[in-house]
Amino acid sequence: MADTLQHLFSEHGLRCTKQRRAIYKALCGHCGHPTADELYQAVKSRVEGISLATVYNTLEALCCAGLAYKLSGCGGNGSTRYDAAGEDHLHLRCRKTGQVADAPDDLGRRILEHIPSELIDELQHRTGFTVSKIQLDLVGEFKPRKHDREPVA
Amino acid sequence: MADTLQHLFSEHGLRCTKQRRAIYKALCGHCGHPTADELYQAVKSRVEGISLATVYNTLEALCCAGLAYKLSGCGGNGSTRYDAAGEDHLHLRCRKTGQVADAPDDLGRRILEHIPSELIDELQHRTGFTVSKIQLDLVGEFKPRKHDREPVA
DNA sequence: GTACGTGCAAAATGTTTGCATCATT
DNA sequence: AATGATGCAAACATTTTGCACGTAC
Repeated sequence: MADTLQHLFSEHGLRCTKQRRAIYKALCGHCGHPTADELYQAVKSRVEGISLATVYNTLEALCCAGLAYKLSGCGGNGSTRYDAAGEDHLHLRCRKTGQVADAPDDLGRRILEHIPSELIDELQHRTGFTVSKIQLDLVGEFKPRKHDREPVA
Repeated sequence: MADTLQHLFSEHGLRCTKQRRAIYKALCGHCGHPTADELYQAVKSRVEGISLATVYNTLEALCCAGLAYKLSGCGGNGSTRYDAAGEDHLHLRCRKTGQVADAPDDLGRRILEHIPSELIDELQHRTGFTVSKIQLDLVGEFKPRKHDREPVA
């Protein structure tokens, strides 16, 4: 797989360093949506002396190359979260806690399937914007513990 | 409308101060997705002595109440952007610049209409997550100036 | 009158940058 | 050999917080 990575990186004009390999693997292997610091924690035991700045730099490079995405926003503590650029998937974002979870795969896929690609095409035509990824976030709450006073419409 | 705002705020358990009114109006009236500082600039001429901290506090309160949303992420310069919680709409997010634009209203609406609500319902059932807003972001680029080397699938 | 909001400034993040050194190509 | 990546630490920007005072309820 190191071989594949080598290839993948050079395809996108990126040098293949052990730091980048480790960061990219950690990003792909992570079950959630790690922050830069979480990736740093994950990687620093495997790559001696790696620095947080390198993690940021690498993530920036990966995002530029289209191999990763920033999710940020999220509202929680204010740190940006990253996502390996796999297939499109669907996030559940808790407005209160900033927590981000993935929707069950099958459901996410079924929902995304319903987005008509001809409308996306029309949009690309009309706006001159090239869509490379669809990111559907459902914003809401995980535990509606009490209804408080939210008739919310 | 001040009256309506009064009402709206108290519905959500928020006190109605002139600062909050001004910030909320500026947020609704803004044609893009302002940052906290942009809102501060916009209101400080109308509300004497208002402070940036109040803008942040108010935005936090509005988000908590569900009257506004954080967009952040965006990648650009790193400041969070906010969005009045109007109807769901669709953002175009440039991966390179962090720029965020709204899709043309009609297209956005048509695309969102195609998301089957029974799937959303099923998801709410299965995950215990309460969806209050659907946010669809199309990530890509505004000016595909050159194809570089992105066969991107 | 009381609880909550405000303003100010300081503190706490989170992220970026400059520069010398090192590794990949 | 040359270009680009790394590590470190300092610089930067953004966001949060503590406290005294003011204001909406």
